[in-house]
Amino acid sequence: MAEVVTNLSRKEQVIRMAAELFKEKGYSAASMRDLAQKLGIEAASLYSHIKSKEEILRTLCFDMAAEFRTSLSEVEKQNVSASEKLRLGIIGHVKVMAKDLTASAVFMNEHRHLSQPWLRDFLLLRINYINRFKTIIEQGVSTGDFKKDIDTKLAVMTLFSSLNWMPGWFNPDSTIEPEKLGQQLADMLINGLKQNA
Amino acid sequence: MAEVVTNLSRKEQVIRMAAELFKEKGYSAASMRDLAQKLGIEAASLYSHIKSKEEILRTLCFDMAAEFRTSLSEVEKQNVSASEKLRLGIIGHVKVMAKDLTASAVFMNEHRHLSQPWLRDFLLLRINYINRFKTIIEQGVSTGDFKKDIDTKLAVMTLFSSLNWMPGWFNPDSTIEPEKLGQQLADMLINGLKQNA
DNA sequence: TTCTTCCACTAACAGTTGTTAGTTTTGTTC
DNA sequence: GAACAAAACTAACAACTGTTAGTGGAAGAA
Repeated sequence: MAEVVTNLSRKEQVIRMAAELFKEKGYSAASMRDLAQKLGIEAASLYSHIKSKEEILRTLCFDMAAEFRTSLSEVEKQNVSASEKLRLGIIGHVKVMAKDLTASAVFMNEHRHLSQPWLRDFLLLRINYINRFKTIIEQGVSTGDFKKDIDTKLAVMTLFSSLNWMPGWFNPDSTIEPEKLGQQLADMLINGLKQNA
Repeated sequence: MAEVVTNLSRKEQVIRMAAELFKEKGYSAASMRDLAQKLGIEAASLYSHIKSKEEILRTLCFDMAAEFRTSLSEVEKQNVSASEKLRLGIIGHVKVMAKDLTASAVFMNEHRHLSQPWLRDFLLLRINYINRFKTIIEQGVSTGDFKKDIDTKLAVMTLFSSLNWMPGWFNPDSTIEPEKLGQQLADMLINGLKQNA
């Protein structure tokens, strides 16, 4: 029991440091010797905790993906209007990101370095997530919540672009809470879509 | 004369291929041997045309930066309202990107691999460009063109995030013209800001 | 004590990296 | 045909890459 916890804790420490390194230098430019140095150990010692460099990337990417998925599922359950659903979805997304900005940055910028078949799996998860947001927007259009002449693909891509670069410029020491930030972001984006804003 | 043209043309061919490779695999993961193979030559032969791998990245990044700068300067000259200026600025930005989507992608995602002092110079150019957009938004706020309670930093970051991921998903074979796309994007973003939309 | 688990070590591997030096081929101009 | 520049070549370099094998110490449980 206790051993397992300790093990996980050390392994997670490695993964967390790796996330920082991957975010800073990018996955390819970050070497295992760099990572080891950050932890004060030798490169070979890392392999007591992880199987490979890519395993770290996989863990980071798929763990984040799972969190986003869970968050969106919660929102979809709610019985509210499309614009409200979109608002909640955005806030949820921001909150998940804010919980681990470093992992979020890696999730977004480094996932392409996954090899097959994980890359394919990852992209499928991603397209599914995006499509569920797209569906919300389309529902909003059909119920008259949003403008009729909206290009939903453009809208959803704009939405995700805005969301996804957040880890790059959001200051974690900032006084603004993620909830509030998500709120503001949602306001800004949705009021650009709403019919009678 | 003719020699110079041929030289430039071959060098530009190398740089163009490098841009494609950097976009696909990322700067660090792209090797000079990969690049050489794409051109059907040996890796060492590349050095007849370029000084170093990083020189290629520098060329790509700073050439794009210059184009963005020029485009924005044109817009700033115009004597129009802030919202119109913003609209023109966005369209200009999209048009510059559309002229070379590959170089744009490299400009945005790979610039961090520049070494000092070029990295510093690049970031200064970038912050300057962003601040000029921010100024336009602030002007719009003070003239009543935009809502008073806007967080201008958030607004400008959202704007750039949306713009900057475009090369990632925009299809160059698409029927939609860059002008039109810029127009739509501007509409979507600005109407989220405008007071009486 | 003895056993076990965790976590680090040293040494080394085969392959890849950007780049250089020096040479040869190719095509054009006088 | 001689001269020239552009653009390719071969061979090699030192450094760095992710990773494996085998070892040993430390801590806690039996």
